[in-house]
Order: sequence, then structure tokens, then C-alpha cells
Amino acid sequence: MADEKSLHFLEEIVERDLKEGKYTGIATRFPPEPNGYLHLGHAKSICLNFGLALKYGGFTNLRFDDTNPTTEETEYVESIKEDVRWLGYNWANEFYASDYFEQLYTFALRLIDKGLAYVDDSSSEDMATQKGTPTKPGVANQYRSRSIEENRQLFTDMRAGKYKDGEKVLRAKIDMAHVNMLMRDPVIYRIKHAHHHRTGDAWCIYPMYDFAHGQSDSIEKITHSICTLEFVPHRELYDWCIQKLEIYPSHQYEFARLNVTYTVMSKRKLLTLVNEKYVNGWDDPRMPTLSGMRRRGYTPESIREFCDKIGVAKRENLIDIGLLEFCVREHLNKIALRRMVVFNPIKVVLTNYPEGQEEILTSENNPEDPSTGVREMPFGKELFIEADDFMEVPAKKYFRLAPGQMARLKSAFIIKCDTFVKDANGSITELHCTYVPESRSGSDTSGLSVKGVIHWVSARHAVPVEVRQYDRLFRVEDPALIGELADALHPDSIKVTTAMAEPALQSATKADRFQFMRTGYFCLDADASEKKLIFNRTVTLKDMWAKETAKGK
RNA sequence: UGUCCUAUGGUGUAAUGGUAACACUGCAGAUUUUGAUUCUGCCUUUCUAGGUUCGAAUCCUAGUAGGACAACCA
Repeated sequence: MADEKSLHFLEEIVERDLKEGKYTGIATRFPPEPNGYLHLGHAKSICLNFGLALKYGGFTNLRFDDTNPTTEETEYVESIKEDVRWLGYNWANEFYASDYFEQLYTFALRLIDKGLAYVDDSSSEDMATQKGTPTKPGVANQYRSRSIEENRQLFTDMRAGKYKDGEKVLRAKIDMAHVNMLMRDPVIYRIKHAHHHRTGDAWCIYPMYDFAHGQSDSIEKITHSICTLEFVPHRELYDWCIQKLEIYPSHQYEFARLNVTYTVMSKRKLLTLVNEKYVNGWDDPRMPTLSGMRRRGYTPESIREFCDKIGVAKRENLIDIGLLEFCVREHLNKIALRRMVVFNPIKVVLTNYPEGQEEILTSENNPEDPSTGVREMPFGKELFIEADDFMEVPAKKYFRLAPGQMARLKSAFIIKCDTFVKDANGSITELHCTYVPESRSGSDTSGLSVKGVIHWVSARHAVPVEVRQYDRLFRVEDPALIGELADALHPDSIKVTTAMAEPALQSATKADRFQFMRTGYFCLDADASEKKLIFNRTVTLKDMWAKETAKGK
């Protein structure tokens, strides 16, 4: 019996519309501009739009808002499609605003014929001046009173390529003194002699967002057009166009965009990170892009769960990145295969283990999911363990190895540290331990009980692998508050080291998710090859001991 | 010195005029062959001032705070 989850405000609107019989089914759309890669903020929008249609019976179109040929590229179209699919959603139709250019042009003519649009020859500077400010009304210029015939001719000539970029624009004729700046005769068409990624050189005039988006919604009979809060002032213009054009009345609703601590979500800033080479491309595992997160090892399930948990509302928010990490740990804990990898090895010699002997031990692949079975681990006289798992002088509450102390090697034997060897620098290089033969996991008759359990690999069988340990990209909670993006960067957002892995990892595939026991969740990186295994750390395991030791400092 | 949007624990989100709750975080404990997971408990909340009402987080008014709006970007 699942408890009723309360509805967010958009679900309430949809339910009310459905109940009142306004619609029999809903239609939404996800409308990215193909000028960058999708990020976590887009995921929120995708989950919302597709989720609503899925929940209430309807469909979602993927519509590329490609009205600005100078910034848009096919490369982005492909990545966007891949990311939406990866997140787990299927669009009903793949559309482009550019599919509607001819229709939109007709709409513009309709406005002209109604005396609701005019061609303006002003420079953009002059237009800005004439527009006034939020507190000062704008003023009309001489072009505003051009005749319908003249406007028609001029606009037709604009399309025919008779003018250069910036020479003329088409403006809606609304109200230069309107309290909403966007209603002060907004530009709806501009001249751009530029190659468009889909329409090629067919057009030299392109509609502005406000004369393309709502109309596209209307053409597709979108019932609920959902966007972020910064478009609230556009709604008035959105409705004006639909009303004057007398076309299908789609409605716009706005929600608060996603912000996450220690990251940035603006396309401009992400582009800067890529262009200035602060990261290695859009899919750098430190990026909050979906391609970056995918490469890092995030699962679509965990991202969807995150989007569900953060909710949908209208107030500005800054979500703790810890919630994202919680979501991915929660999922990975259920599906990741357990493996042992020693990051900072010291050698352990089992002095009472017969010389030359080896045996095969087994260990669960995933205790959360017994159906995943076990894998085999070779065991021998010489092992590697984590340097951190030994303390010459144990701290209080430390219950791993120390001189005279015992610990269990996970899935193997209990060992006791007898002596240790130091090198010339005073750092510990080797531990000499004795193992308890009758303490073998699964058939332990030793009667001993030890609290410390540590991971290990057989020295002779250990496989060196590269591990890329990522940390947050920014050192401050809200990088937007720092003027220069570079100043907000975390200096150690990536640490590359070589670690010693158990042999089972040699058969890792790119689809596998691993938990390196007691360390974190990892996956094979795209750069990995048969010869060289490279693992990305998706997220660390929660570490209460680290917290405990930090307290003392 | 305009218009619009928003205001609930540290962070998010509920409560739809009738006992302020859920998740994350934090803290404490139990279990544990991962100091993980799991489980238990605890801390902490309605921006301010008026008003309406038997009763207000919820409705009204004013204030305060934050955000948006002056691209031929979306």
C-alpha cells in the first residue's frame, strides 16, 4: 500500500484540466536549443515533461528550437537525442522549429495584414533607446506608422534577401508604453544571412524565440507548455500571438529551474569550462552534463529518482549535491558488483602460510542480490592491503591492524600483525603477519571474533589499473557568486593513480558497475582498453571513519 | 524607485481553513565478515505587522527579503 504522494502544482493543473474536460489527453514537449549539451537541469525538465505525459496519458514531442542558425549545430542535435533516450524516454515526434519556417512566415504576414506588425529600419541601438526602461515607457518611431502594403512589400523583400543583416527587422505592433518590456513592439523576425543546420541557405530571415516557440506549440497542439521561471514575462506575449493569430491555444506554465551546490548549470558557463579547457570536453566526468554523468557512472534510474525527490515548485532553490550522491549510491548499492582494489598498497607476508602454496577463495558479487553469485579470488603467502588499514600506533576506536592486533581479510582469513618493516625514510613497507588457518570464511571454527574487516589482493595476481578519482569541480557551494569562474574551481577535482585490483576485474565491461569494497563505486571509462583498465570513481562510499578522524583535527 | 514571481527546519518538498510532516544532511545508538548497507532514536521549521475567522502556514492588506524583466539569444 503505497502512501499517496501529494501532487505538485503542475500535476494539479493537469488533473483539473482533465477533470473539467478541457482535454481528453495532454501533450507536452521538450524543446532544447541545439547549441550545447544537455545537463542535469535539462533532466529535471525532461522528467517533468515526459513524466506528466506518461502519468496522465498523452505524448511528448522532442522539438529542437533551432531558430538561430549562428549558434546551432547538428552535433548537438545528436547528443541531445542520445541523452534523452539514455534517460529512458521516448518522444512521440521529432520536430524542429525550422520545420515550421514557411508556416511561421505566413503567420507574420497575417499579423502585417491585420496591422499588427511593421518593418523597422532602426539600428538595434536606437531601438533599445526607444524601448525605454522597466520604469520608463518607450516611444514610437516613424516606421511604426508604415502602411500595411509597404510592410508587406518590405517583409517580402527581407525574405528575398534584398537587405543585409541588421538593416531591417519585423516587429509586432503592440504598445511602446506597455509595462511589460517584452510587449513594447518586440522584434519577431531578423535578417541573418547564415547557413542553417537543417534548412541550409533557404532562408535569410529567422523568427525570434517569441514568434517561434508558442506558434510551434500551437501547431503541435501542445496542451501544457512548460518552461522555467525566466519566461514568466514572455507568457503575455505568448498569449498575444496565439490570440491575434487565432490559432490553437496552448498554455505556458513556469517552474523553478534546478540549481545544485558545487556546480554550475548555465550553458554559457559549461561552454566556458569546455572552451577554456578546464575540463576535457562536454563528457568530462566532472561535468554536470548528462554525457559527463553517464561517463562518470551515474545511472539513468538514479537521475530520475533525484528529479523525483527534488520536486517541482516555483521558488528559487539550491539543492544539496549530497542528495544526488545519495540517489546514485542507493541505486548502485543494489546493482554494483563488489570487487577488491587496493589503492595505496603495502605488502603483507603471512609468515606461517606455506611457501609456494595458493588457494582459491570465493566472495559474493553482491550481498544485496544473491542471484549475482560469487567470484573466485586467488589467495597466497604475499598480499597487498591498504596502507590505511595499519597503524603503528593505533588511534582510539581504530579497530584494524596494528602491532599485535587482529583483523579479518574479507572472505578469507583472520590475520594478526606481528612485526613491520620500515624503509630508510621511516615509512612502513611490509607487515609480517600470521594467519589463522581455521578462520576461513564460511568454515570458521576459530571461535575468534574480530571487528575489523579489510580488503586485500594476492600480490602475485594483482592487476595494476588506472583509477580516476573525481571530486567536485568547484570549491565553493555557489560558484555563481564568484565573479571569475576559474577562481571557483576546485584544484583537485581529479586525481589519477594506479591501484592493485583483484583478477576478476580483468573481465570488466563498460556496462558493469562496481563497488570497490570500502572505497566507492566505479565504472570502466571510455578511454579503457584491453591492455589498460581505467576506472572512474562515480562516488565514494559513505565514510563514517573519515568523519570520526576529521573530528579530532 | 515600475510590473511580475516567490517566501515553511541546515537543504528541498508536503500539509489545499481544523494536531506542521516526508526526504536529504547532522547527531546518538543497534546490527554487520564492507567503519558500506539496514534498523532505531534525536536535533531543527511556517519572513514581519495588522486584519478576516470559533480556528490561519493556508484567505486579505501593508511591509521586508530574494528573484525576473531594458539581446536583431533561447
